[in-house]
Amino acid sequence: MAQEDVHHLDDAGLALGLSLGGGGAYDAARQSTASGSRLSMPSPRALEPSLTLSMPDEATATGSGGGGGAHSVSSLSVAGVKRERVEEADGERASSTAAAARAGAAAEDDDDGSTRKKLRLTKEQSALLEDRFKEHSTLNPKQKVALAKQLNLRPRQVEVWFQNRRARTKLKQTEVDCEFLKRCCESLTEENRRLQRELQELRALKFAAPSPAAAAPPSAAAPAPFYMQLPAATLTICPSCERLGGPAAAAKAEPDRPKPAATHHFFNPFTHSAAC
DNA sequence: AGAGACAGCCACATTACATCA
DNA sequence: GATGATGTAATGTGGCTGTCT
Repeated sequence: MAQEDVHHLDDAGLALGLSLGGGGAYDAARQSTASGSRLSMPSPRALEPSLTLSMPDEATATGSGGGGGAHSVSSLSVAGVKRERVEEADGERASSTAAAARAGAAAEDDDDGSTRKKLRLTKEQSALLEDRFKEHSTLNPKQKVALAKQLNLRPRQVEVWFQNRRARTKLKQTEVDCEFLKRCCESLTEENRRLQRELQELRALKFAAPSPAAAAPPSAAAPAPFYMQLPAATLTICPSCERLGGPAAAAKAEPDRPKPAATHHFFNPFTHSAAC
């Protein structure tokens, strides 16, 4: 399928939802959210059951991420509280698995907490994260904790890195897709122009050499098929079934059937497929 | 079995900081 | 050194699924 050819991102299976009818039930459910434009990807939880435990401790965990730092601490929203809980759990896991984690990156934000310090990952950290991302664009909790330990980061930082990385990948793919669609549009426009010219030439030929039927009195002449009166752009030959597309053809094929708005055969020149 | 609460994860938008030209 | 652009870590928000009660 062209959809797969075009929209596959990488081995992680990220896909841009530009096509209609794609995706499974889970994606469909996710895409039906209020935002509408949200693009989705399969949830790792469908494959990896959560193994994390929430522990009510860790308010003392330092760092901009753990506890949300100066900003999220002040949050009174439900989601903010929720996130704080998540981070508390993360921080606790980090403290239980790697005491050195806080001595590492987290120890960098050792000021009064009034400003948000931004960690710059080292080349080694970035490289390892990239490697892991190439393997899987999502992490299960165990992998997250292990990777955080390996990188001397907090699990929350690893999680955030993966989130941001997925967003960057998606953005890049969107740009690629936009460029592709632009080229498709240009190609189609050019093809349309060519066909219009061709049609004009054929019409000129037809009138230059009138057929016997054309010479007959107008009253006796059989009316031209409806599709002959249509602009050329509305006529399409379906390469699969070799039938003429367009509303008239659809009406002729199934005269008793109610006519939906788009029953004609749509030929996609890029996929070389027809929706028959 | 169905409902509600909750935890965990996600996408997405945005902010804020670090770096570079 | 100041400044704007850019990259990206971090934060906030809302939605979904799975689990538990």
